[in-house]
Amino acid sequence: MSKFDEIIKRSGYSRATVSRVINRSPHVSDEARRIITEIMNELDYIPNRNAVSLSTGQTKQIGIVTAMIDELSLTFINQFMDTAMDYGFQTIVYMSRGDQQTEMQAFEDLRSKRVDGLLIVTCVNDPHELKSYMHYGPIISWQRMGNDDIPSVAMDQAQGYRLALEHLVSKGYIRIANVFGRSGSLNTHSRREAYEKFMNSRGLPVWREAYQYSVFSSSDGEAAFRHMMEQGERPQAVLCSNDYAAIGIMSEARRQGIRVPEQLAIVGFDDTELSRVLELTTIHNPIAEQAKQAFYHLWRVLGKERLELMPTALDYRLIERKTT
Amino acid sequence: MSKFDEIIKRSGYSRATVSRVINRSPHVSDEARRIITEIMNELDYIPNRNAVSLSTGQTKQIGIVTAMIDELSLTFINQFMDTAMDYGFQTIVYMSRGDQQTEMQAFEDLRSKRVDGLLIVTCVNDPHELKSYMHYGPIISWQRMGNDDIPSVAMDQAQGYRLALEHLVSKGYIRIANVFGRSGSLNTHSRREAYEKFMNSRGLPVWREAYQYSVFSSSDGEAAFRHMMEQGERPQAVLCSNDYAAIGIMSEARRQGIRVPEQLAIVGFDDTELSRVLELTTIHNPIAEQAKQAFYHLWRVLGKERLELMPTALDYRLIERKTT
DNA sequence: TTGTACGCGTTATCAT
DNA sequence: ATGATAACGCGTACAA
Repeated sequence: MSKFDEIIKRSGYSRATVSRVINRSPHVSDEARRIITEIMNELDYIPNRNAVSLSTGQTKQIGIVTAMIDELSLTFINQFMDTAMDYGFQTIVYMSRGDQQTEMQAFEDLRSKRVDGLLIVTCVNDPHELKSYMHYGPIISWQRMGNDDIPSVAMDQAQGYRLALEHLVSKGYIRIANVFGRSGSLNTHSRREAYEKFMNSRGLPVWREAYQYSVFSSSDGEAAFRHMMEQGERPQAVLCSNDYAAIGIMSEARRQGIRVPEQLAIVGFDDTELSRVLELTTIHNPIAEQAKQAFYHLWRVLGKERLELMPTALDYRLIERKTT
Repeated sequence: MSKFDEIIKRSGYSRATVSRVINRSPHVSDEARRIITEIMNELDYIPNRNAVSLSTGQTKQIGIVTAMIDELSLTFINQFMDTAMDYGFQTIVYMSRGDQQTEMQAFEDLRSKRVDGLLIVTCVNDPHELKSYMHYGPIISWQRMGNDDIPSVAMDQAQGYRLALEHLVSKGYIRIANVFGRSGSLNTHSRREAYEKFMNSRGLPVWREAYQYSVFSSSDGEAAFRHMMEQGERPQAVLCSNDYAAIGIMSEARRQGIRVPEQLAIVGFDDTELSRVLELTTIHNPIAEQAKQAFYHLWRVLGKERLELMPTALDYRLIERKTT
């Protein structure tokens, strides 16, 4: 006999009334509540979540899919967790470590009703394959994925990029080297386009030869800068796709005796903790706000509210520090 | 009607036979298997895990409790995940971010049968309170917790510490400064004791004035070294409780123009990736092996096999590089 | 406010 | 090899 039945038996009340007490329904007499609560405590009772989930069809649990947890994704994840908790949802992390099969576990768990919804922070499986899983429950992604089959809270990074360009040009930096991330990514495409359009609109030369790709970490940044130095024509400024790359460039430049910002301006992206410490000019990326929106998206869908992709009212912001 | 029932209806077979096919029981005719499998595919069927768990009383899921995920814990977690997967167990991460209530979620999930067992990587709740949760399922910890109420796969760090001391003294370094982590921790106690006993056994002076505590990160290491320099008598060697601290000390020493290892020897602890890159002499910590043992512990208990704390046959190893 | 009766989706124990 | 039937632990219309 389960503890639940034991409570029913000892209290003399029915299954429904016991259930009401457990779920804090107001339609219970004080006496019933008192008696049943007491027995619950005696028995060290706690509901079996599998049974609850089976019965209600909900787990109140949201899975977070990510390959790794670094500083940037952590900002996002933390805010998401807090928001989810505010709404009574648990979060569990599916850390794939870049392994496709491990990652699929999360999606299969959505399918088999282990989680109510999924937040994709990083994803290594093909978005097109994943698309079909949206059928089993709401999925939201941080970054845009492929053909937008899966909705995301991503913002167009071109907006932030233009801010940086505006800033650099207004300060007189014309020969700007662009340092990108993944060469085929939507963000890179968007940034590159923003740069070219901007330069054209100002009648300034577009410096395609200086494009560099796959610069993610600070050591990538160091290598990238060394590469620049070997190319003859030096940039007046470097615009990076993330703060780490910028930090690598900054330290390598200084190591080579180049003064920042007098001889070289550097602009990062994201406004991470580290950029603050190292006084790097950067673009503030409203990550926390995006995380909130990500949860709201899932929540609305779970609540069966009709929902179109919400209007993103978030903005990038230039943070001027000591590298420009 | 559930898909399960739909399969029963369409195939004409019974509930039991369908279940057998799902669970790959050999006691099914080929024909039955073929027919039922086909219908399962048509229906895009997948078992509801809540129902399965409710029925079997097992989730085949293990929770990993941790405050944060850094390089060191990641080594441990990765190996644990791989091992668990080999044995057919899923793992999910409960990232508490240092919040007690958030962390309790994991323990309550053990209690409410959401996970079969728990691995504690980092823990912010009182071990004494947590002890009672062992009643609901197996719990294993990486580090030792309090009075060993909760079993752990931790090794006595004194063993590794002695290795380092032996090495330093054999190289002629006598005036050794000890840099510890949390002052009240079992590890710190064990290290300090190892140091004092070792020095006494060699008839060498014990240098208590040079003890430093709460040195965790590389910036802590920098500060610690600056502090040493202000104290007059300089150490010949510094022995650290982790590689990061050692790296901080190394960089600060070099910044001050002190040559390593000629004027100052430095030994780290853990043998992290970074220590390899920076050529730091350190103690290899068999973390991956500990992770395996952690899983085996849970697995044996879950399998109802009788189990005493397994004999730890793991060993520390000195890795000599360029800082001694 | 309380109780009855059924459903949630699956496994497991018997028989046959 | 297959099939009834009973768990598993709980929520919830609906009725009282």
